[in-house]
Amino acid sequence: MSENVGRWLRDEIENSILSNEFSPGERLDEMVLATRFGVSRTPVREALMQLDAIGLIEIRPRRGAIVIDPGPHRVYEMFEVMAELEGLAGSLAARRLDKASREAITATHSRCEQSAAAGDSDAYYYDNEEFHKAIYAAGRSEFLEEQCVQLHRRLRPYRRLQLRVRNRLSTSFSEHCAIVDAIFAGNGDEARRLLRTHVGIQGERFSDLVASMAAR
Amino acid sequence: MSENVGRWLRDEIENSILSNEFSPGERLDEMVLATRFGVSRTPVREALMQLDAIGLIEIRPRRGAIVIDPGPHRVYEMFEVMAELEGLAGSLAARRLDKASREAITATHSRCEQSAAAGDSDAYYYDNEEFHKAIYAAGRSEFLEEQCVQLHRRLRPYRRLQLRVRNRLSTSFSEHCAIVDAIFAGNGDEARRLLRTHVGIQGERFSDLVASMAAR
DNA sequence: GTCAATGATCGTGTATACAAGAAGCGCTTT
DNA sequence: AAAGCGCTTCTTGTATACACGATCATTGAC
Repeated sequence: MSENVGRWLRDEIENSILSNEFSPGERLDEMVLATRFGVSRTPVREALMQLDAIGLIEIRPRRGAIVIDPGPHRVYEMFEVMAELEGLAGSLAARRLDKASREAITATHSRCEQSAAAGDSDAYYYDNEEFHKAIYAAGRSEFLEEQCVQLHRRLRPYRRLQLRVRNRLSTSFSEHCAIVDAIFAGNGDEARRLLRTHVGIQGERFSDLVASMAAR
Repeated sequence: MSENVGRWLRDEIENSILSNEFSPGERLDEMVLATRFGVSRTPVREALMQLDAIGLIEIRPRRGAIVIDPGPHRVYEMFEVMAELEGLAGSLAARRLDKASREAITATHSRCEQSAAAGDSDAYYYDNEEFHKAIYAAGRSEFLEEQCVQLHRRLRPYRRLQLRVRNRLSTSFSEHCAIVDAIFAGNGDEARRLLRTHVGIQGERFSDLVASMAAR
């Protein structure tokens, strides 16, 4: 538990939303949350205000808070922006790569390789996250890194759905290989291009996403 | 005044920060703000929590809130990300341009022309903002538009400093012309490239920024 | 039978009260 | 005189109380 209850609650509720424990459209009752976490309404409200500011929930005056439902189209738009930011991170990483970052990328990359070879999509899901974070960090732009991590978090539930698609694991990993090569070769433009297509959702992958979102 | 005091206060304090009325590093006393705006501490705290979530201030537990000082390097990073997002917006605008967006861009663009011709940097500052917003909107990606507007807001004080640099007005406007041409020609890649360099801070413009920030 | 209006109830918005921690100041001691 | 320790005071963190608005149900009229 963090040093102040409000921040702890924010993380707690945020996780509950991102792990789909609170579904989109669901109403978040302040009193229910307060008793559930054993605190008063005050820190609950503070947590909700923050989540509203971040854009995870919407507080309608005098009508309570509801979890925002992005909808397939908006999720697509978020992936589109994510692709752009990752592309930038990749190009910066290729330019600014140092020893520590190189080792971090190599390490997470080989962990992805193992998970992919084992066909363990849960493990790959986690390792993939670490791999991408290693690239953000290698870009050496704190602000960009924060933006990437934040958006990455918000897209987490949808990325999980995507990995279930047939052959996605091996496809994803071979794309990683090319990305690593480009970054290590110092080829920023190529790294940018590869990451954009790797992260973006084009063609049939969009209908896959829509289908899996509708299935819930 | 908005329907709820907390949100109103958030906007009010946010504006005060962005217009440099509260300087970076300054401590925001809850009680002072409360009496200043004639409300109790509760809505003030809610506003501060939101600003903390957005990243404009930092609330250190039991030690109060301070306005975050990005520092020149971080501001540079923010411009870098802004350039990338604007580039994406421009390329989307070129692809998806419709009649209404085309007219909006034309209208704001010609207003920029007038301000630039008049040498009125305050008017240009405002018209420029509208011009860029017209491009965001033309991209037809709600999420991207929101991200752009938000980052644009945060960079506002620094952009203002930049316009003071000699000849920046006419340079900026001629860049606008090329951007408009590319978008209207449906040339997404060119629009992206031009916007990236237009928004980004390269070479001597970075030292200009640092110098003007240090001057305050 | 259906629609509208009014009242009751529930939940949010704001204020205030109380508790706990941090910073500053003064006193004492070396 | 300087440094360290302790106390006081001020500010933040959380709880609770109260007020206002919204929603829902019930009743009456058409």
